[in-house]
Amino acid sequence: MENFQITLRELVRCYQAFEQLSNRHIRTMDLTPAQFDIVATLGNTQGMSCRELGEKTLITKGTLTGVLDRLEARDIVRRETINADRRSFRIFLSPTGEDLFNRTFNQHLEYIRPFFSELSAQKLTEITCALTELRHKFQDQTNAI
Amino acid sequence: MENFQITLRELVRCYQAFEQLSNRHIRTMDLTPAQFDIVATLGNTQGMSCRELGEKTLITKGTLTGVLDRLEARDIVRRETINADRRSFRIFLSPTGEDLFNRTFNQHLEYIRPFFSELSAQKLTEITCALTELRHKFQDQTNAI
DNA sequence: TATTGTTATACTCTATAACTATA
DNA sequence: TATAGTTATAGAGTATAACAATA
Repeated sequence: MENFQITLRELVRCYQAFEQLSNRHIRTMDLTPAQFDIVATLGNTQGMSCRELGEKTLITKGTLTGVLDRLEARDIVRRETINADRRSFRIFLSPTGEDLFNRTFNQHLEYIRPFFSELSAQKLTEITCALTELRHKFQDQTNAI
Repeated sequence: MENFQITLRELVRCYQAFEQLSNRHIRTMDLTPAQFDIVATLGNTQGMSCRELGEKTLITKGTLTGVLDRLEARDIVRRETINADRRSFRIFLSPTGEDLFNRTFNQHLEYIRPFFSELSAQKLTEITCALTELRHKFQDQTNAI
């Protein structure tokens, strides 16, 4: 097996191991992974358009409408028309949504933290740099067919 | 922001960047990501039980039945009763499935390869080791709440 | 003409729990 | 009693394309 395959497989296995424990925790907070992604992305911001939210979460616009509808029905996010462009909305967290963000996001980090506890600061930096470098490759459009 | 958060965010961003381009390609092969995962897991094996397949792909048994049903309907996988334990099946690729595996898996690797082309063997090894170490942390059950 | 977001369609995945058959 | 896998249920995400309103 070639080197890049081994790296790729390890990326997938590592992420999926994380995803499994992360999603299990997210479910206990009565959110789906996609919903948590939206709430986490909107947290500590002034809100953003659907287009921007879709770019950050990698959720396509058709799907996004449905996810936002369900969050709006629970008064977690709100849509507000903006004057600058009447095709667009500002999507932002309601007070309930901000509460949820503050509780769940920190709770989620505390849930995750122990898994990192034995890694030194230097090791963390190493891993981070490696991942950043790899991500830049994935996002380099000149590689895309 | 703490060190581990930065590393975590970079893991998520890196994987999602990969997942996006990977899934886009998988769709062009008329497979869903879950189906590709099954086919890739069964490729180059003698087949395995649902339990084992579920453990490897992280698909829960109820979901797995449906995914396998759809693959079996297209004659990509087959179920075969085994004598040793009549509750269980051997799930394996049909000849069509093996063809599909040989075509799509290699095709998928060729699609992915260019994204890694500028990373040296040493750099790949570094990234791989970092990811392995992190995965072991995630899989260390003593951290789980 | 291009862009923003919604609607419509059809399907797939998802978790969960109850169930059957076997061990 | 425990395990392997199916069935049933209800909901959520997914891609895609057509659409309306606006730029």
